[in-house]
Amino acid sequence: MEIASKYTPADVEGKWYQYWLEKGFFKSEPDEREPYTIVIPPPNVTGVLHMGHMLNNTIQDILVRRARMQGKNACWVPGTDHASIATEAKVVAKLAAEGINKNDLTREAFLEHAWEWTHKHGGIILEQLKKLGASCDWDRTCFTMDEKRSESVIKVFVDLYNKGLIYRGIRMVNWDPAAQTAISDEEVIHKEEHGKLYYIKYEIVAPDSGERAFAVVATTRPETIFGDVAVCINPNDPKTAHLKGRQVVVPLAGRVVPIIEDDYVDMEFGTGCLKITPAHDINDYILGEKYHLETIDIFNDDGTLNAHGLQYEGKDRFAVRRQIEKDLAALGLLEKVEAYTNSVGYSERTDVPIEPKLSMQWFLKMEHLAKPALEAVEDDTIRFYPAKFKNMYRHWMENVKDWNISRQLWWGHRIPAYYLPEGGFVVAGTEEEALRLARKETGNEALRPEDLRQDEDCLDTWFSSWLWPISVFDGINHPDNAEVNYYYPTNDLVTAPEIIFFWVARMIISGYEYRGDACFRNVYFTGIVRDKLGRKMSKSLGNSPDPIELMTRYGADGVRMGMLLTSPAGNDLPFDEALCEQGRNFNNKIWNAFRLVKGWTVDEAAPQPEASATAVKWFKMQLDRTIEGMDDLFGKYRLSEAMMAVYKLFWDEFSSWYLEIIKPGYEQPIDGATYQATLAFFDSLLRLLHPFMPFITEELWQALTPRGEGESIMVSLMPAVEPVDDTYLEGFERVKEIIGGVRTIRLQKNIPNREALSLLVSGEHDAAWNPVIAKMCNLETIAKAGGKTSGTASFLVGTTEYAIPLGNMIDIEEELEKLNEELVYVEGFLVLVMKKLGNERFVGKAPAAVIDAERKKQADAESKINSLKEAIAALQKQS
RNA sequence: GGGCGUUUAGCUCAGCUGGUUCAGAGCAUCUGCCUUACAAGCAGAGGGUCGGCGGUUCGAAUCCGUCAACGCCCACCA
Repeated sequence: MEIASKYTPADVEGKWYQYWLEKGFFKSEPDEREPYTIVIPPPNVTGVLHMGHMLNNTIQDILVRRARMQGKNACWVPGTDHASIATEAKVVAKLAAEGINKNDLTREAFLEHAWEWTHKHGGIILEQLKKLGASCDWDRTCFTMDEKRSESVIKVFVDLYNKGLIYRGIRMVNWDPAAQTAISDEEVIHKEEHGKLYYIKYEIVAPDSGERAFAVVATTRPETIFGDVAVCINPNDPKTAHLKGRQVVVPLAGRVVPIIEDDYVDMEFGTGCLKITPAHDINDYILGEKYHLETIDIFNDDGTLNAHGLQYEGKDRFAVRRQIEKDLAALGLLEKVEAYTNSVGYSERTDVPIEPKLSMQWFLKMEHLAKPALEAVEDDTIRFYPAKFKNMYRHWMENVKDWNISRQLWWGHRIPAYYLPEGGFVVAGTEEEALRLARKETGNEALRPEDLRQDEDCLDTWFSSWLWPISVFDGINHPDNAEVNYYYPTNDLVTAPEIIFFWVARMIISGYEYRGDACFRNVYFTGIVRDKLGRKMSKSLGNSPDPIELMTRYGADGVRMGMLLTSPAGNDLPFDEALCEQGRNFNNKIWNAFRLVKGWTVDEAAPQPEASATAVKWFKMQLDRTIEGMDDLFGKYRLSEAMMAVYKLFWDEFSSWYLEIIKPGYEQPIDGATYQATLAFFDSLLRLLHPFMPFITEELWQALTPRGEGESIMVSLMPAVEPVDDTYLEGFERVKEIIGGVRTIRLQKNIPNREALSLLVSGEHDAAWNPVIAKMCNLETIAKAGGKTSGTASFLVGTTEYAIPLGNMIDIEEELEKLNEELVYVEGFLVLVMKKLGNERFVGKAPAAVIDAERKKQADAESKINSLKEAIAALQKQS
């Protein structure tokens, strides 16, 4: 049989993926089996696969494939997210490159461009997921803006509005001047920034002394003085007491504003004077409300100053800041400028500093909705892996604020609110319904559709994704349909901790609101994929390898394994291509073990050698023991460890021990019994490996024995286990030590393996293992030591001494030195044990089992010392 | 400013309710091997006073206190 010595993934991956698709193995329909469901965290529709997706989807595929092989009805629902801001930004940029300004387009024309872009780039990422073997039910692919999902979103909005949970109001929001939309608190990233603190002089009106006097205000944002409506001092501050009841002039603006008093002002900070700009600072806004101050909005939506900025009108906020510094200085109104570090909020999407801005927005009341969602995680109805994220979740949920769900964008679900000609609005799922409501509300039956004006804003992207586990089964539109009743609640969610608030928490909330039940049972939080230097992988740093390219070099299975080798749940993953290399090497190892086994000729009539019979008996137990261990690890979502367990099982136990023991001599046939057992083991191993490495396992499973039409490892069942005899497994561990001891001697004495040796045993030894030991070490005989041995090299396993007669090959001095070294060590150990046993407080207080263990140590050590002394004496006799 | 977490071999991490799975695994390193499955391999070996200090205990990587470094989340004092 001719099989290449290296595995070539490219030859098999596409072939088997196609096969799985054709046979419909990924498909799921409700039936009487237990369901196992995962909904994919929908990637941005126009996104491309990055390492984070790679990790996340590999984990999901492992879970889904394993569940399928446990006989469950496994369903992994794929889909994409319309990603409102991100996609709109891309389309705007693309149009700009073509010389088209978004503002010159109608909403309809812009959406046409956006859809065109979506159709062109959408779905690329799903095709990429196929390359890594993702076993999604592609027939179920959803998009957050497809018809059913859009209908769901609108339905939920109307419902929540009718429940009184959605309201509209003017609030201070985080304004993104680049995207020109409000964003939620969660989309603001605070960064430490080295800026300046400006001390600006506000002239006091009609000072007592008659000479010019000033109140000095410290600010980091001098450009906002045009929005100043007061200066605030702390009523208890002696430093500023002389300002009480006065008025000051806002520099440059020339407006006169009052001095107000509030103990919000920190007496220690700056000058004790705080300028109040209610339109552009949340704290000022609160004070403004408290004292009924005017608000002066000085910015345009794009971050330039408006008419309130006087001569600075039309200039960008940061340009104005630099200019004002100069102008104030020229007027002698700038007392000083200090270096100052403060934190500035940036837009997550566009990475520009956000501007606090008052505007009319839609909000969802969260407090009431959050309650059942908080409880579900607290009482472990929904479990987090790792559990440490419970703390984060609790903290957010207990302090949850109303959610700003409106965005000043076009790409998204348009808010279904319709304004009436005489003011006021109605909220309805359709224009017809809106018209009906409007007529009813106004009593004006003559109202026509064109009299209503729909709200221009659209909804936050997360307002559609929070319904995902329900909406993908159309459970919002049809709450009682068979699909949602069967698949919901889903089982596992695999996602990144970064979106625990954006998405996970809100999904849990909507799950309870719309299904009265958890949306999933377990959440597995993956870490962030970082480069070797610990930096987050990102496009701008250019430190992220292209997953597709990695897969062509290492194979999808190799990369999957590389992703998993160092990714315990919740821990960051310092990615290194060497991990993929290790994955590829493992593929090759499996491949070559297969070559070996399939290369044998079989003699069904040949008797089974004793060593082989022993090996079969042992490996069956070792296999079952490992399967038990893997089950336990999967139960705890310790996937990396589960994979390591099967990795070691295959490489060490199966390849290095089992196969080496049963391997027939050169050009010798193997007996039928051992061969059949080996094929069965290989089959089991492939099945255990399949969820991790789907392609190579299918390739080899198909070739292992003849398979029927339409068979596949991916729809086979995981191997079942039988009870394991621990002492037998322990016995084999001793055998490994004995074999290791002989190998070490061969290495040290430079004795080639083809030269047969003898082994002499003194002490306890189970002869049942002898055939295995003899075969692995090329021993002619294994016998009890008679005492008249001369020139042996020896080693201890437990308290048993094993010796190999080497005649005059032995260096007695060297051997003596080695034995004496060990003697000293064991004697030292005995002293420690005796000291412990001699300690009355230990013997008096420690539990009996511990004391017994110490006694056993004592007995073993004494026995070892005797063996060593005898060996030394024997050697000395010879010299 | 508040909270959470981490610190064990060169790297990435296991070590549950204190005592033979207690100092471990994988990778990397070193030595010897082109042995007819695999040099992307085989066989061996070395390597850590378990972040520092103090305490509880007969006994501490494990429990308590404290300090330090790093990371994350929340808040946002101009």
